[in-house]
Amino acid sequence: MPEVERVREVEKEKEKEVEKKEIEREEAIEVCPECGSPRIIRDYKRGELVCQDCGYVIEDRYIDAGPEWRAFDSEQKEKRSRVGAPVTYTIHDKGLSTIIDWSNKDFYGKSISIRNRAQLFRLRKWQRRIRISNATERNLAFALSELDRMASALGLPKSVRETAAVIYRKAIEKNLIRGRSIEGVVAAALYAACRQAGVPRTLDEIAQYSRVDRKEIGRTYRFIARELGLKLMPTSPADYVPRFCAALGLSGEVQKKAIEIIKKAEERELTSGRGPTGVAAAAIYIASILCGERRTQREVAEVAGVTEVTIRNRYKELAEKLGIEIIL
DNA sequence: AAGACGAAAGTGGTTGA
DNA sequence: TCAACAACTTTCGTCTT
Repeated sequence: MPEVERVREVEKEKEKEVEKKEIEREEAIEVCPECGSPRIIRDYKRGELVCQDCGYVIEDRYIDAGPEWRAFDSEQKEKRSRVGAPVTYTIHDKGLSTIIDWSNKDFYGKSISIRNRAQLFRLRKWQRRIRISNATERNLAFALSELDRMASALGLPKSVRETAAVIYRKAIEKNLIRGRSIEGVVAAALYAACRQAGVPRTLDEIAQYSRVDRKEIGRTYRFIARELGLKLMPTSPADYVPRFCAALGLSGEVQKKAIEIIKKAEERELTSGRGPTGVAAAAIYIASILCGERRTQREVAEVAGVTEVTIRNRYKELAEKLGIEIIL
């Protein structure tokens, strides 16, 4: 019945939840792309993600995004917590600021005397001024808010935004913005981040929510990708499949089939030189027919952002070369 | 009437001299 | 820098369901 007991209970519950989430996070790591083994370990010393079975290095610049939970004494061990929000690259000062709050209350909830209020007021004023002090910071703050706006409009996850923000910061460091519009670089960074994360958006989609046209974004993207040495493979059509299928309301079965078709096509070099969206659209079209969830060419073309003619060309090519019979 | 098909002409981007 | 070129789009008429 004492209050303290109940508080302890609640805290224990919370801790259990945290642990559960941690385990989930551990298990969420993919399988090895080389041998398919799910036994992947993190080599913290080298910062690598390594397959335990074949030794394949999946990611060589692995960064531990979790809080650093080294405990130096038993109290810390129990608490396992740190103060403040996690560091983020999507806020111009990396979210590190502690701000002086506007309520004129002190730590104990008592109101502050009139004389001290004046001082606090001045402190707040200067904090505001220092936070965004010069032109560079103002630009960065603007760029990052723009980035956030676009990412929200495109429905991109937080991880992609972080990546994009990191790319943008690198671009600034290397003085790549000079002579280019901030918006253009932001859009390009976002595009690059999407591709890196394997959730590609087309240039058209990005351009739709940006004030810069597609051509400009493409140019800027190529430029910064070259200058920053971003290793970006050409996009696989398979990366588009989940999103297009979802937009068409197709089942997982169709998705699987479509990806299967794309894999076969890639083996026979049917995808090189072709627009990935077109190939993805054709594969989905075929898969939808094979699985009895037929969508019209028009519908598929709509979500994939290509024309029906392209789908026709691609799907005839695929059907012929892969020997897939289509009964209508 | 809607969807699928194919031909023909036009467009934007890459490549090689 | 320019022409050649392949992929892709637009447009339109015809055929199928």
